[in-house]
Amino acid sequence: MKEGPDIAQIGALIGDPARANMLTALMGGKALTATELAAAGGITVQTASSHLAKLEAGQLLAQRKQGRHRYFTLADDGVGKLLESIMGFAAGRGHLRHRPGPKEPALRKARICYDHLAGDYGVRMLDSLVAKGAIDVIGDGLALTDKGESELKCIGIDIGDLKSSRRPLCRSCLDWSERRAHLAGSLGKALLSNFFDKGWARRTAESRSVIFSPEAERQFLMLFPVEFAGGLTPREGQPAQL
Amino acid sequence: MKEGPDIAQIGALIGDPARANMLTALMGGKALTATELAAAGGITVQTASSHLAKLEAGQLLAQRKQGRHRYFTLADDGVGKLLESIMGFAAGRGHLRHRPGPKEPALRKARICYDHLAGDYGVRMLDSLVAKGAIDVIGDGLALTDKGESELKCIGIDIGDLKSSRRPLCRSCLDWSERRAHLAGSLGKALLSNFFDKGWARRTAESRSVIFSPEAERQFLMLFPVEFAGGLTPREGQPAQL
DNA sequence: ACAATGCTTCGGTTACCATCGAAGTATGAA
DNA sequence: TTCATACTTCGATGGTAACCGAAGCATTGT
Repeated sequence: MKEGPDIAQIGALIGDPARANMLTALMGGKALTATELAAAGGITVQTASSHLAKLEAGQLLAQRKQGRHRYFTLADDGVGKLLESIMGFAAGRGHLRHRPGPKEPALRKARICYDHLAGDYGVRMLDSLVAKGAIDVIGDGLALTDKGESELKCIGIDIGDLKSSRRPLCRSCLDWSERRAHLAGSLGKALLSNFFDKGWARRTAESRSVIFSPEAERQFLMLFPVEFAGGLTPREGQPAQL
Repeated sequence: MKEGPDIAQIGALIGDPARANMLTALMGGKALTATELAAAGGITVQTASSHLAKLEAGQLLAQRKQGRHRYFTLADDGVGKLLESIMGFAAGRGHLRHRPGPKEPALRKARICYDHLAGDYGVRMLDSLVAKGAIDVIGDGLALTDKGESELKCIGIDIGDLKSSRRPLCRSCLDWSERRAHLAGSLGKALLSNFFDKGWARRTAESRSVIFSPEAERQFLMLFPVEFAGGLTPREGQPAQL
């Protein structure tokens, strides 16, 4: 009975609400201090410190000392990937902590999923890239086409750099709010950075939501049109499902 | 702070050792009774009953009454997929419950991963299919080629039936013992059933390991050769990594 | 009708762990 | 040096949940 990986250990690490909240906060991609994470978890710093030590021992978190601050991040993108998949799973069966809240619409519209764009905008972007033949959907995987590569170069993204990395270029990631796939992988990361660099969007202070400026929003929607146009939100036809 | 899916809930469900053991046992693909699961979890039936109720409420398990037995299975292959990914993650950071045990070699050699073949043989099969051009690796996805489709027809697997399903044909699944990918998805399932149907292999009573008969083993190794031959276990070159 | 099997419910016990106050360490600022 | 900030460690507390014995249903067999 004692064969195989110890899923209970990491399940237990994620299973505590305070720890789960802290991990979720770190899905924003930013490094956060222990004090900030305590606030995110709704607990005191002492308790947070204990939790953080456990998460670090379990190799879910990495820390970096800087002066008298201690910055925590997810240990690597394997952790982000794991949390993504659990979120997708949980959302798929309605395990939502539905405290609707005022910030939620913004979060559903566009948010950071560890290092790439998620939410309605994230899903729309992938749908559009697939529709215009920049990305092929193969099984459950995604592949950048030659056409896509040249198009992205126009936007200012050089694929060459990314290709050399060991990390996959395109990955599909199940979006918990839209229940459809959006684009992850190093390309997903590059696109989001590109939006930040161009000043199209900014991350908010303590939330994972991404705010587009009104003009940038127009440009985004033009750059990533959807075929059965007419508004953004409800779309029929399911490219790149699950 | 209260936005998004409740990952803590499902983390907590998986986080209990007894529950984790029961879920792992169900990764064997067979439906098991409450009594069998109690044994798998190392607890009494009363306790198991309580755990099973929780897992069912959390939609991780489904049950089917049959006479005075109650058969439990994973609720759907989303659950299997989730457990797979957690296992892969846990194994990747050495979170093993290393009680080596006598059955472990068999488990590492060939075992059931929910509904498809895993372990050394599973990895070898995928490697071989990729090497002979039956399956293409695209990003992190897998795609069956035309050549692969016709080859599989010779073995006795009709892809037509599988294609109509909504479930992806090929999926790559990270193998926790080999730390490499093996073939999942409906094709992975079909191949394993095929081995069972042909009498090449059988599942063991209470373990997830798969036993090949000596002659079948020879045929399997011939059917799925590896390029840098010379034995089965240590292979160089990394087709289909991660 | 009666016994046997499979499972659930109830009640009480136990053990663990999340939590916080208070005190201790480290870094930086005045 | 002294104070302030950021964080950790220690110790005590409390609540929760895992656990099992015993009893209660349900189904099957004789």
